[in-house]
This record gives sequence, structure tokens and C-alpha cells, in this order.
Amino acid sequence: MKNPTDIPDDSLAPRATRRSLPISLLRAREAMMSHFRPMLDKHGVNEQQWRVIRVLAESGKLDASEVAERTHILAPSLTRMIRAMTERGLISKDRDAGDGRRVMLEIAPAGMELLRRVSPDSARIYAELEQRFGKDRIEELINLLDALSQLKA
Amino acid sequence: MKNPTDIPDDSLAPRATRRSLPISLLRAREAMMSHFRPMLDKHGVNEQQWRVIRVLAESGKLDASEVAERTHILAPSLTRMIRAMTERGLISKDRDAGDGRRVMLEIAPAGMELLRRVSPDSARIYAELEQRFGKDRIEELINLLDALSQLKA
DNA sequence: TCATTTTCATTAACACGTTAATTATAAGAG
DNA sequence: CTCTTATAATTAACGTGTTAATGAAAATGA
Repeated sequence: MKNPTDIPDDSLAPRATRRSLPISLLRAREAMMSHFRPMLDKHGVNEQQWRVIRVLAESGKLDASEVAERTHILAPSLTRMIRAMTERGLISKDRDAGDGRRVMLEIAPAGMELLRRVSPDSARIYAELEQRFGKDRIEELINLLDALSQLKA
Repeated sequence: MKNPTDIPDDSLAPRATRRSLPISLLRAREAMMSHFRPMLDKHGVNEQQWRVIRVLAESGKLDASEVAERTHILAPSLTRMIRAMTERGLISKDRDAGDGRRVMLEIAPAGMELLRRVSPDSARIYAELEQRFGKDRIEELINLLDALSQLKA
């Protein structure tokens, strides 16, 4: 019979990194993006810019705070991205008439064109992942993730 | 009865951002870290440094590539972190005797001390999350995430 | 052995993440 | 109507993420 003292004292050892939720989330996100990133790169956008394009395509004109919230991009990052994306003609920016603090963003012609080019590739990759992983398991996973997100501090 | 033409043409609209797996993963990770980040900040480390400390505490001396892989930190980031962390005495660095290319990393006294200080707080936060979300659901979630990670490109 | 290729780490360059400070405008209190 | 407070966006500063290029050492192979 095994002597209990043979068990190493791991009172100072944090949870094994292999079974840690934050790390599993990080790893899963990396794995997901490894599918999409090369395609986005081919089209000359990064992940964050693609999120901005999608949100504006989905909801029309929005103020910067709303875009930041929906894309999960922090305001300082978004400010930098707005500069780059307006210069490329992907989005347009103008101040809100009613509230001078607000910056309104809208998808611009080059952004629409990008959307048309990227969407089919994106949909194809997502569909393949759905097919390989199972649509039901993805649904289940998203449900768990969204429930977890409710627990934010 | 609803006319089918009332349904807007969304052939160009990517999956709603609310039901996109990459975004759900991002949001869930943000939510998780919102619990840990203030605590880590209080102890003067960031999330990435804490991962390095944990991996070295868990596995002893490792070469930089191994640490990069286990912490999911890219080599260039790790190089920068090694400089900062050795200066703070959190880790030690020396070249491998057998292979002159390899850099061996090991937890140092200040790193052990940090581990002792942070671990209880970390464990407490994790336990609270387990209690609120359910240990079984966390297990289920980690299983799904790890299965998803297998599908990397 | 020597040239080639491969591997590990670093550097470089640029973008985003993060927090704090700042500016400009709006909203609210008196 | 002013003073104060709150909000939106920007700027600043620094660290990490990411890719490409470079340097150094080891492995390969003619």
C-alpha cells in the first residue's frame, strides 16, 4: 500500500496548466485562429479589422464605443485602427451631429468590397470546422462559453 | 403568414458576432481574466509572467522553447520577458552545456516567493469560479475546448 | 572534413492590449 | 447660468502578439 507521504506536497503548485480553464481558452482560441488567420492575411486584414468590418456590416452606423464593445477591442486600440482603416477607405468616420463627443463609424465602399471577398472564405472555413467538430458540439460549447462570460467581475 | 421575401438577404453577412465561436472564446477569456487580473496586478505580475512562473514551478528547469510552447507565449515575447524576469530575480537563465543554442530557464528565489504569495489567491479565485459555475460544467467545458484545440491547422 | 541545412534564440518592425492621463463635450446641481 | 461632474475619445507609455529576418550552434551529408 502506498504511503501517503509519497504524495508530493503540491500545496504551492497551482492547477496543472493542462487543466486550467484560462489556458484551455487561450489554446482553443489559438487553434481557431490558426484556421482563419492565413485566409484573412491573404485578404490583407487582420482579425481585429475583420471584426470591425463585420460589426459595421451587421448593424450599420455605430458610434465608436458601441463598436469597441461589440468587437471586444479597447478604445485606445480602436482609435488607432480607425485611423488606419479610414485611410484605406474601409470605413468612414464623422462626428455625431447631436453629441459632439461621439464618433460615428460606418462601413465604406472598400470595406463592402472586402466583405464581399472575405465572407465566402470565412463561411467556408467555419462550415468545415462545423462539419469536423459537429454543429451540436459547437452549439453546446458556445452555450457554455456564453454562460461563463456572464460571470465577469 | 410571413412572406419569404421579408427575410433580408444576408448572403454577405457573416455569422452574427454573438454566435461566433472565435468571439465567444475571446469574450469568455476576457471574463475569466477579469477575475484574475486585479489579483495578479496586486502582486506585481501580469498574466504571461504568471504562466511562466507556474510552468517552471511545475516542471523544473526547461529550455526556452519548451516554456514557450507550454505557456503559449511566442518566442520573441518570451525573449523580452526573460530579460525582465531575470532582472527581477524571478527566474534564472543559462546556456545549456550540451547544446549551445538552448537557453535553460529555472525558477529563482524571488519567483518561488512570488509563487508562495500568489498561489493561495489564485486557488481561491479558481475555487470560487468552480463553485459558481459548477465543477462538472467546467470539466465539460475544458473537455470541449481541448477537443477543439486538436483541430488546429 | 566541409558545405549545406536545420534548429534555437534573438532582433526588428509594427499592431494590438492595457492602464493612466488628457481633452472636449454633455449633463446635472445649485 | 455657471460650476461641477460625468462621459467619449484620444494620447501616452509600455508590454505582448505576430511575422520576417538575422545570428549562432548543431545536425546532416556528400
